[in-house]
Parts: sequence; structure tokens; C-alpha cells
Amino acid sequence: MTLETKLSKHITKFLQETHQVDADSFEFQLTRKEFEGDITLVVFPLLKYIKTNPVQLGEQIGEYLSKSADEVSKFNVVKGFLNLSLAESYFSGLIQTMSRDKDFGFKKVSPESQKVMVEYSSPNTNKPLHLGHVRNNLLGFSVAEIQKAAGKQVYKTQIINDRGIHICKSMVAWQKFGDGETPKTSGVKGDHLVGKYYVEFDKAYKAEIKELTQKDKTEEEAKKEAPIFVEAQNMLKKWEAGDAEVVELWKTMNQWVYDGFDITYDNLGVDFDKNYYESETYLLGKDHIKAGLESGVFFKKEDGSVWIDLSKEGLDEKIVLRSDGTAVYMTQDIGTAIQRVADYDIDEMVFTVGNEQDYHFKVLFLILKKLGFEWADHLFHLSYGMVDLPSGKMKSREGNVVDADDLIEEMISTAKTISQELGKLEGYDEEERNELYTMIGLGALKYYILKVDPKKRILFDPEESVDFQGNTGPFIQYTYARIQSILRKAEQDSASLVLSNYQFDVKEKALIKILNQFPDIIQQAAEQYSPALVANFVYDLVKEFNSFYQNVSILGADEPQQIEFRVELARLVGEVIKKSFKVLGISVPQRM
RNA sequence: GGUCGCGUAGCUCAGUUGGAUAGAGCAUCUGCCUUCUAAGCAGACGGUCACAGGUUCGAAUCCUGUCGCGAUCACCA
Repeated sequence: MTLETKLSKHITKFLQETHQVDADSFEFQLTRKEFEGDITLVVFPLLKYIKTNPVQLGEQIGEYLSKSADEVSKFNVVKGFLNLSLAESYFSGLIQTMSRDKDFGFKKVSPESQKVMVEYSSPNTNKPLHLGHVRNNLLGFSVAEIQKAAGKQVYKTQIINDRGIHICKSMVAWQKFGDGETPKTSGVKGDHLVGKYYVEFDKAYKAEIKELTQKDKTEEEAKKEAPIFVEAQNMLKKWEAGDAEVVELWKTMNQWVYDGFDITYDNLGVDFDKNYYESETYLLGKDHIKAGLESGVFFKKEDGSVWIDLSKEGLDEKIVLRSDGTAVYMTQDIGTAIQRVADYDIDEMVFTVGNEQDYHFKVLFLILKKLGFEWADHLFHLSYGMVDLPSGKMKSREGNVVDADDLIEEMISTAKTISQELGKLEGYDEEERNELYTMIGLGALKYYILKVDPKKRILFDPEESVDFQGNTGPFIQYTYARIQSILRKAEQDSASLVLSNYQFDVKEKALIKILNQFPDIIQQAAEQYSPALVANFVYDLVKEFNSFYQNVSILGADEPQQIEFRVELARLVGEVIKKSFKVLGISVPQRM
């Protein structure tokens, strides 16, 4: 039973006995730093039952609790706030419970656990990943890890957009201008090489448009009639017809891209349990449209196109099948969702996709619901804000992007520079050092992105590099390293902490209270799909620990019991940092 | 224009069922390395919580309107 429910029971009893009032839910909050106490009961809401002075009522409840509740040692009332101080025994109880529980904060996953699929990344195969994908990847991966920590079975997936006009553009440009260039012959990473031809295509296309409009064509005509564009369209038709030569080239160039993506994913530390490919799923969904047409969910227009009318839901009409019977984006998304539930028997699905697709997912979920799928109530669009540059939106075609690989490399090299300036790594060999630079550089990047509420947009200024001080990944990693240093020196057996009549320091209590919140934070972060909650929590913990560390001696404490307790407290803080960072996808170092 | 989201310190962000004097980091300025790692600690400076109403014991938080920024409203994905 939690402290709050225990206290609530006492208060309920008190109110019944003295005021003949039935109430069982009360408002508690952590006592603010400027007041004495640990937990605070807000008295105001009780005034609707009992017409009295809030201070008086607070005093009465305080008196009662300090007599009848073992956990309460003393109290004070400020305005309508009853501040309760908790007994030393309560704190030693907490720390011992946390100490013993190896999985503190995390729930066990069992075969009976709910199954959730998390989709993220889902790139196109015509260009390398950029900063926008990085946010998507970090968010999706972290949300998946958080769901695991909250006790769910998780499947990570992505749907790779490997077909369509965009990849044909790269293919056409490569045929025309590539001169047989491959990742091997050029030494260029596969995804970057294919991206290069996507840009080449755009250049040639624009030149052709310009030429045509200078003759007698309108802008619109020129866009449709430009020879290179027509070529790309023809290639798409050939691909759909299964033309052997086109399919061969398509496979080859896609493979270059996958090889490149694998490296980026590996550097980012993200992974997938299952990949879906649009070339295999783009025809899915049509059967369900047919079924929905028969059951009256959809209707057919005169030209043969199929629609759904969502005007009752405050939306408009949406097409689900073209007049020529081919699928649109929505069609295949309907089909893919149904397919996934069939493949994995999942209870819940999370789609990590930018907020520009809010409307699409609203419609998708509504359609699935109308088609009668119960699980449609457990679909969540993890909608996140765009990453903008000071110059505006990133556009791959125009090369106005922060490339993922470049960014990662820069972060690592900055970490290297700072580490070398500080020069604390004597005894580390080259390989250990490089590993550490990578850990710190990526820690800075990941924390920087994940600490922000997913739905907010991020303005990223490449000129102002990501910080390594203050509320940052490296600051938290540094604190972890400090703790490990203490543990190495203490060489203490963590299993057997005994505390008899220990008088806790204010800072010690503060730390125990924060640590105690960890399980709740994980649950909340899971419910809200928000890594930012974990990031902000671990920052608060680390700030509090550093203050403790700098103001109180751990290994130099007066009494053996004090040393033993403080070392254990530090160890626990370290564990919670490590676990928090684990769900954020960030590693922690032994030294730095 | 309709719909959705956002607007908190110079900058980047917290502020979770409405609760005490709105909190951090960066930047600027002061102190602190003979003691467990100074990527740190202690402190100063900095706010009409976009604006205007409303709801109530109490509003950054809920409601309405206005302004600003963004996204979206295709037989594109």
C-alpha cells in the first residue's frame, strides 16, 4: 500500500468520527522545498464537506495523523496546506525496499503481458536519413523501451517505403548520369549515393521545366511533360509490370540504401524486430474496402471511386480507392494495420509519425473502428513536432538538411575535443577512449532531442552546437561516472544494508523521495508515450545528487553506518540513472 | 476560409487529475579545486505565463474570444 492510501484511510476515519463526513479521496502533493515537511495534504477541497477555517481543520487532521499514523512524525499548517514530516523509520523502510529490488521501477514482462507494436522510422529509400528521422528514431525507440519497462511485450517495426515515383527518380538519374558508379567504386555510403542521384534528378528536371516554359508551355504543362519526369513515370509502370531489368536495378539500388541505413541505425543504437516493405503491402487493403462497401461503411461515386463520409465526425469525405481501382495511401494503411494484428496478435499499436499526418491518422483510426475492429480503440499516433532549421523547413531535394550521419560524427568529435581538454582519461587506451567519445556525443544528442515534449517542434541551429553542460546528457553521464568511482573505492556489499536509528540528513531524505518516484514516472511515461518525462525526472535526480555529493562527504562520513548508507544511496542513484538512460537509449560510462 | 497543434526569463525548455512566493539550463556577473572526478557546487541578475474576458476559495493549467506561428484540408505519400 502506498503512503498516500495509508494516510487517506486515516483521514477518512477521522472525518467520519469527528464530522460525520464520508470522503475517501484526498489531494496530496510533495511538500515544496521552502516549507518543512515531506508530504502535504491540500485542505481546501475538504471545505466543501465541512464549513470551517482551513487552518483549523488542517491542525485537527495533523494532530490526528501524528497520533495514529506511524509514518507521521510531526506537522505544520501554512494557510490551507497541512505539511507532514515523515518518520525516520519510513525513510529507512523505503531505502531498504529499493535496495533489495533489483528490478526497481521496471515491471516484469510475462507471456500474459499486453502486446504492443511500435512503428517508427519508416523511411523512403531514395535519400539518406536526416535530423527529422533522427527525432523519429529516438522517440520511437525510447517509447518502445518505456513500454517494455512498464511491463508490456513490445515489437518494434518499420514500414519501408521502397517503391514509388521517388525511387524511380533516383534510378533514372543514375542510369543517365551515373556512369556505373556504385558505393564500392565511389566509396560513398549507399544511401548517400542514391540520395545524390535524387538531387541530380531534381536538377535536371528543373532545367527541363525552365526550358519548356521558355518555349510555349505553362508551368503546369512543363512539369508533366518534362522528358526526364516522363521517363521516371514509365519506369514506375515497368516496375509495376514486373519488368526484369527495372526490378533488378530497383533491388540493387535499394540494397545500397539498406546497407547505408543499417550503419546509421547501428550508430544511433536503434533496432527493429520486423520490417515491412511497401512493395509487399501496397496492394493490401482492397479486400477490406470491398467488405466495407458491402456493409455500407463506404460508398461508391459515379466514376467508380470509393469514399467514406466522415462529416458526422466533423471531418469531410475521404477517398479510399481510386476510380481506376488502385489503392491510395489510406488503402494500404488499412490493410497493413489489419495484417499486423494478424501477424502478431497485438493488443495495441503506436505509430511514430510527424504531426503533419495528424489528420491522416485520425481518419485511419476512425475507418478501422467503423470496419468493426475492436483494437482500433488502442491505436495511438505518436505525433511529434517537426525539426526546423533557422532557415526554415528541411528539404532533401534542395540539400537543405542536417544529415544524420554528419550530425552523429560532429557530436562525437565535439565530445572528443572536450574530453581531451579536460584530460581525465589516463590509463584508457585508444579503443576505450573512442568508445567513450561516441557514448558522450550520442548521449548529448539523444538527451537534447528526447528531453523536449514530443509534440513540440524543435528549432535546431547547427551553428549553436548541442550543449555538454547543464541540463544535458553528458552532465548526467558524468554524475553516473562519479558514482561509479565512489563504488570502486568503497567496495561495499550492497545486499546487506542495516539501519538502526539512523538520523537522515535533509539531502538524504530528498534523494530517497525522488528515487521513490521512479516507478511512477516510468508508468506515466508509458501511459503518455513521453520519454521527456523520464529525461526531466532523471535530471532532477542528478541535480539533487550533485548537491548532496558536493555538500556532504560520502566516504569521509563520521560513522561507519553513515558511510555504508551513503554508498548504498549513491549506488541506487546510479542504478536509477542507468535505467532511466536505458529507456532513453543512452549508455552510461564507468569514467569520463 | 474550415480543422488541429503551439505561444512561459534574452535563448532552450520544465511546470501530469486547477493549489503555497511560476522553476531549471545556456548567456552575464560573484564565490568554491591541499578533501569521494570543477562536464560540478553555492549564489546574483532576469517573468504583464501572447492578449482580453469568464468559471472559483484558488488559473500558466479549464471555458470563450482575439492576435501570432506552424501543420493540414489532393483520385500525393
